[in-house]
Amino acid sequence: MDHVDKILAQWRAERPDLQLRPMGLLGRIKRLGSHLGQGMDRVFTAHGLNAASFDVLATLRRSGAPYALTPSQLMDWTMVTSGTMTNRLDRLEAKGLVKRVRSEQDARSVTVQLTEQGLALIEDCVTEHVANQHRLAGTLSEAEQVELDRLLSKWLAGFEPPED
Amino acid sequence: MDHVDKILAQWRAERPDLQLRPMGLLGRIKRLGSHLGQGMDRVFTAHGLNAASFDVLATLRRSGAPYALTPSQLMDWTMVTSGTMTNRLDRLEAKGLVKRVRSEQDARSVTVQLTEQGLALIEDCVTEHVANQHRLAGTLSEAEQVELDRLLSKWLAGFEPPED
DNA sequence: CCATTTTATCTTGAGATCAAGATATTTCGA
DNA sequence: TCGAAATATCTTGATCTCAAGATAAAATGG
Repeated sequence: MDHVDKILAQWRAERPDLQLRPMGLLGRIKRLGSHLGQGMDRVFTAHGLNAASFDVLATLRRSGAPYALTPSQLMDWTMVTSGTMTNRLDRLEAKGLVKRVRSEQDARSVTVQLTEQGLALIEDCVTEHVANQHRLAGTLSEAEQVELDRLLSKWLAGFEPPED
Repeated sequence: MDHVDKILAQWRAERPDLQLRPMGLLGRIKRLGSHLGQGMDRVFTAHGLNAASFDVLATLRRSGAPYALTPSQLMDWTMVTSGTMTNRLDRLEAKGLVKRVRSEQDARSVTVQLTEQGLALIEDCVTEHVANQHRLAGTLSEAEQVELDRLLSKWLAGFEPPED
């Protein structure tokens, strides 16, 4: 009898006509996402970051040396709008974690690059982040994690037609 | 090769030392939650609502007649802070969907109740919402949905010790 | 070669959220 | 009883996000 079960029990009493299985499933996804987000935030804040700024720094880091992408490329990877990305970059730049470099080939374009300090920070933070994710997933056995990932991948494929 | 797989492939190339299985799992949960949220939003906006206001109205509706709870009870169900709930209630009250009634027993306290208009709206919206959830879950077979729900429940139990 | 369209980024304005603190009321303990 | 602690709600200030539009540069095509 977890929180979602209590919600379903109320609906069952009030609206017995409703088909509630998907509601339980979606409710648990949302709630689990919330708990996992909070769990990951603890590592981010310990490094002076949040999920948004971590997301940008990590995207630059995993793109490989020289750890530089345009704002448009960052928007594609992180799925946020241009206004959001401008705001994120302004804050990261103010903290000295990234720098903007105007492109020489295209005067409209800018390259966002990790600074030395930004690289050192994300390197540490990612290592801890991955260990933290391992801990957060530890409730499930390895076999259960594999099976869960399989089902999630299948569901996700309905929203993101796999390429390649 | 979905979006999450691409991220994992980049990390594998850049940081082969990292243990990436949990990252895939957590990434898919987050991404699926985002797609499902967008899918559900379409029904909410069609009724002039958003996820936040739907959440409040639905909580009042499933609590049963007379469809009235205190702000504190609503905060417990919806897991938002007091400031957020005050803001949500202000907007719903301005739209005439709920009304605040001062308690007679406790002068600190307020009861938030669905108006006739609020009840009619949430009744329609919930019916459509459940049908929409059924559609959103339709990528998976019933057996897969049951198995997925089982794994999610187990994982969630690690964060929300089941009561009752 | 120039007008139009497209591309890349930034700006603006509004809404949602939270943490921290303010206010008013009730409860509790000496 | 009365002062302190707890409770219930609201306020404030900051951040994050998005949609829509502004700005500037590059590409296109007649």
